[in-house]
Amino acid sequence: MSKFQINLPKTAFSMKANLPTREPEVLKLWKDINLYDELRKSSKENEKFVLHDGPPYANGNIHMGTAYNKILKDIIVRFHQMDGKDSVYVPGWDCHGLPIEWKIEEQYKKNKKNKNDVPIVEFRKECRAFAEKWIDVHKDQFKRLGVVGDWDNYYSTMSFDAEAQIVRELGKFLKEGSLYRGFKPVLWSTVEKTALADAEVEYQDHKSDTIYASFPVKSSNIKELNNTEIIIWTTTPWTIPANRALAYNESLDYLLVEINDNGDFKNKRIVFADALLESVIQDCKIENYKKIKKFKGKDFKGTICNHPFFKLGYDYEIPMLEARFVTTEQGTGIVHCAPSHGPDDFNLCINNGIKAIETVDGDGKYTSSVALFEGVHIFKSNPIVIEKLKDQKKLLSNGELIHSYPHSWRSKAPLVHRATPQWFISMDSHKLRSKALKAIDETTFYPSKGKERLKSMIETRPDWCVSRQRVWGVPLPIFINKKTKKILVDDEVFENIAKIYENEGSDCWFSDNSQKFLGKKYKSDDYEKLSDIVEVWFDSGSTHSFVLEKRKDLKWPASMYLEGSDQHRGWFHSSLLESCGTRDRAPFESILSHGFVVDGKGLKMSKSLGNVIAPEDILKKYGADILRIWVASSNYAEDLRIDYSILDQHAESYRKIRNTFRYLLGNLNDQYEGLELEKLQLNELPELEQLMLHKIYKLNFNFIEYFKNYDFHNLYKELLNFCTVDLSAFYFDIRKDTLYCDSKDSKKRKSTLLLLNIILNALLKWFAPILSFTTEEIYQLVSKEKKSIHLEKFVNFPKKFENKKLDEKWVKLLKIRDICNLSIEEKRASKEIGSSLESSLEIELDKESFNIFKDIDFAELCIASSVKIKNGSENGINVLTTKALGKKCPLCWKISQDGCQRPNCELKK
RNA sequence: GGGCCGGUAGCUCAGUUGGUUAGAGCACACCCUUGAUAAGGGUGGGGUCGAAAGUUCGAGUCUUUCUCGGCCCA
Repeated sequence: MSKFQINLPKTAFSMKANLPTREPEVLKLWKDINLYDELRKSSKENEKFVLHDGPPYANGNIHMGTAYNKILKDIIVRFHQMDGKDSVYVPGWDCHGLPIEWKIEEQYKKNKKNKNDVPIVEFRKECRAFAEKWIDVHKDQFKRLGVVGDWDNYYSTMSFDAEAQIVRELGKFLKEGSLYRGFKPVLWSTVEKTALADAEVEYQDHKSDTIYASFPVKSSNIKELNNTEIIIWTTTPWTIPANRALAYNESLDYLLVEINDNGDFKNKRIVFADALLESVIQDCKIENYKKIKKFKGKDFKGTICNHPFFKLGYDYEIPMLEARFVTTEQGTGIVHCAPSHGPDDFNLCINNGIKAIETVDGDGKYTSSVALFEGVHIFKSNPIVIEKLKDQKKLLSNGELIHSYPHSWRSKAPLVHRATPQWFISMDSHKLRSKALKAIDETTFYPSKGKERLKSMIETRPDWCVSRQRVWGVPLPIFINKKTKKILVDDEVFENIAKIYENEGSDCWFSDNSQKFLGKKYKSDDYEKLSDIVEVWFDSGSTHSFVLEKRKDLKWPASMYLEGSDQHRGWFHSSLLESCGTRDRAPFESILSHGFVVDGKGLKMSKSLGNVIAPEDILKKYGADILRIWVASSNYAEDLRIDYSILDQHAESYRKIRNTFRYLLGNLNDQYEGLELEKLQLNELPELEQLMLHKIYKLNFNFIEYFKNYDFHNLYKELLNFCTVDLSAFYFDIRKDTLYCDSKDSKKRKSTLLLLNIILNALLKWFAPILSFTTEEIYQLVSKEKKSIHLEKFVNFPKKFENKKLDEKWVKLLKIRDICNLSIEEKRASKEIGSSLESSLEIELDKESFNIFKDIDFAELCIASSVKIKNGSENGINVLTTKALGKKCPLCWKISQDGCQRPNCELKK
């Protein structure tokens, strides 16, 4: 028997992806062709899209969250590039700050080196080297994910340019006058005479003196409260001299109690929380008492007390303030507040117009602002306070308590909260808050709920504390006149400092003489040079100024900032404030915030739970494209779940997509032709092809909508469904007959190949931003044009592809096809037939359907050997399947009694 | 503890202004195919829509409470 002309698919595109080994080859290609430079060249004149990179901290290997963030950024950058923009991505790193200082100190500890023996400049050099090392590590890890960007010219907050510009930015706030000096409590060691960061604190048991002290009510809206005393409990009696307020919780119930025991409180009426009655009675050994009245905490509103040392020079008012942090866990349900000695106290007071002052100096001694106690060390003053309280008959009871208390990591000495001079940017003195709120309104948020989140934070936040008593950061460029105590504000000096930093970096602030920075205008002897550094959020909040504004290839404001939702409090927040303070508007046009990566059950990843997955492991097992599918298919508005079963599912989908490409390439024999879509004569194509063009048009329309809304998970889903439903199970399946069995000059076959070309082109471009590696692999196989798929643009599909009428018709047809499939399945289940080609169908249509569909080749549509259409039934559509009779054509496998109808077939009757 | 956000099939997601029997793809099961073959096709089983109460003729959708989870703050 002679060989039939049969056209089986043939392609060099393997079914097995082997991404972990293949992807590095693609990376090499991108490097060899200088993809980033080529992209810039190809879109030089185009409108810019600038996604400004939020700098990750240059410390430690990347985790899933970072990987997710970078891939999402890359997908968006690539989308805009293919959409015809000049989409520039410049990665950056955040380098200053405590965690790196901490790491270097740890190394010192290991090598038995003392930080204090090392000159600051040398220490800072080590910090810099440490950050540099991790930037290199990160760079490789990010590149491996497929992220395209200007890796050779990245930005960092520790570059000399950055440090110089940060000084200029601070200068603007100083000049304006919104940067001021205030006092704020920090954890302080009186032994080392230094502030400590949270990470330097360890908690140990400590024995504290406890007191129940009373504050006489001066005036109140509750008339029974006159001539009564409010009871507080504290474990730090030495803070009583610094008291400025009392705090209560409005949702608690309070009691007015009359004491009948002998002693200082005999016949006095005192107030504390109802829920703590038992413990107060017990602690203070009260035996005879009478409950007078019970009232709600909210009734305290407006109550003013006197200080227990009222007669000893403490003759100021002590307001009672509402605070949520007051609980009934311990004490009396009323908390004494010393704004200089506790963060809660500080915040509550500052929100009520009571500023903290310096009550204790660096050695731990009271300052002159504290009457009676000046010069006394706080750790020696508890007995004195207790004594004085007793004198004033304001001590209900005292005792001792062993509890967990903060200690210095280094000296093991107990720590205190101490108000220290700090530098703040005012939220309101120059309308920063209202400027920022306006800027938020002018920003587009994805998802939209981000707007409210940022807004509510800005509405309520206190002034921005920008100073830190640390060394690894940009020094605050502040000189204070020794005589007048005024801050030196002079643009010439700020610019001089900036110029110096541009040349040699900011290390010299710590080593060189002040005169170098002051220039000739001022004498160094007249000024005190500050040694504080600026907090790192100001660094990263200024990236827009030293990256977006300074680089010619970028633009200000950025098109988009994209980070995890925690950055509403972080980078979004600080960038907004910095920019509104200096430029009256946000440095971004839009903000996209994404959720957090959690495990498959929705729990956060942690070592103790053992549910951590490293990006590296995923790359080794699946490859970056699978990870990129995970990113594209997940909904960033919520938390992002990942585990190996989820990745397995995505790997399955990937195979489906890959095989869709493989079918296309196989039937095209890896020969891709670019087509001028506008010139296509649609009416010369079979209806099925016209329908597919319509589907492509419609999909592309949705694709654009999804992309414009950054709705990638729906976009990906629709692409995947197109591959499985419209192509694999429908068009490809039906057209196998034509592709394999028609002669090469058959018009129908040519039409099909035409469609395959169009589909391949469309799919490659649609998928390119997501499956960056795989689409490149295919592109390299078939393209004769550009160097990379990523230099291509999205396809413009002509409006004439749209054919709604045809679509409606085929929706009905596909319903009939479904009925046919059910009928075939029945016979298959009963083992009468196997393949659908063994079936012969008799389709009974109602009149209306018959008139529309009588010319449709249902045998082709249902992949059956023959179909008879009957007219007339009134009760819907009925299909009868029987086993096809006759011989099986060795070419097209159809069974018939009349022989094969194909001109190229030898099986005749 | 407080603020904000979320919980729809095993998984990733749809679900319009409250309105028939809650959908898709994947996964799974069974069958077919062996000319996309570590592929492909067909059919099917999976959901008390986190829980409870309420509003309503009617609730996945609105209200309240609870619960679980996430982020931020304390």
